Amino acid sequence: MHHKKEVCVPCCEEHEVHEGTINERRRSMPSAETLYDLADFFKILGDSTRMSILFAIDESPMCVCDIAELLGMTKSAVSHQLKILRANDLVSYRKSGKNVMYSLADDHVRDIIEKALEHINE
Amino acid sequence: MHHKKEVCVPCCEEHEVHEGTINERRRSMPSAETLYDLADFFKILGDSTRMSILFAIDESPMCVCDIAELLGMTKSAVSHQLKILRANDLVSYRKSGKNVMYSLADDHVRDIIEKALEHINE
DNA sequence: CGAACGGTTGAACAACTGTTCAACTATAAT
DNA sequence: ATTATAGTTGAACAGTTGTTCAACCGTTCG
Repeated sequence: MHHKKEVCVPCCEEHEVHEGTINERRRSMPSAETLYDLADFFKILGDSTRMSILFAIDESPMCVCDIAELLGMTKSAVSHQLKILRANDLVSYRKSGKNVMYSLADDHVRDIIEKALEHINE
Repeated sequence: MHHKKEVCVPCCEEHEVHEGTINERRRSMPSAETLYDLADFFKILGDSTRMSILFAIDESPMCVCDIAELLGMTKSAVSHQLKILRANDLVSYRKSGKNVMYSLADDHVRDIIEKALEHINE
């Protein structure tokens, strides 16, 4: 009996058809770095606290303390999240007396959230 | 000495100005459910493996096995992520002989990723 | 000054998430 | 029918992430 004596390659590697598809994709894929950056960006939007903060300061600036009151959270928790939003340039801030006023840094973000809302309510 | 004898309210509560701002926001905020849905949607996009998969099947359908080969991952890991993408209607699939071909379910997602890419390359 | 308040920070803890591993199903080929 | 391959699944483990807590800094105001 002449079983297969071909080496058992990991997966699909012997299918020339798929082989071609894979190489084609490999060329058209974004760089690993871009993929990471993209995922990291969405990761920041992927938390309901941060999403709430973004909506809170959407229309006009708010201080940490008021955001905390609005969301029913501690100032600390809010500040931690604001730090992340700040580090990724999603919000900007400005000192005003004793308070620090936060606002949306970018109209781009508004657009993306808008589009996601459409998707959800398809 | 006549220290303050006002009760110490949690935070900012005595500032009528801020008080007004908070109530105004409270009315204009999306529902808690919407905020959760929105965050959950972005959470799915917030993983580089899933992001890679979406780009892999962007132009034409691919089987699990080839996606795994392309990304240098095990079929299992890819399948687990595809399950998540499937559960959230980001991909659709169709059996083709021994293979299961996955493709993008929605043009909406393409738009959102496109916009995010613009943001990243600001 | 010194107390009070707004805000930030780091460590610690709990909850969650992604990959691995092994077992399993189903289809295709010999 | 038997074997190999494509794919799925659940449990387990490690890594990550968000909130809490306590301590801290800087301003403001009495």
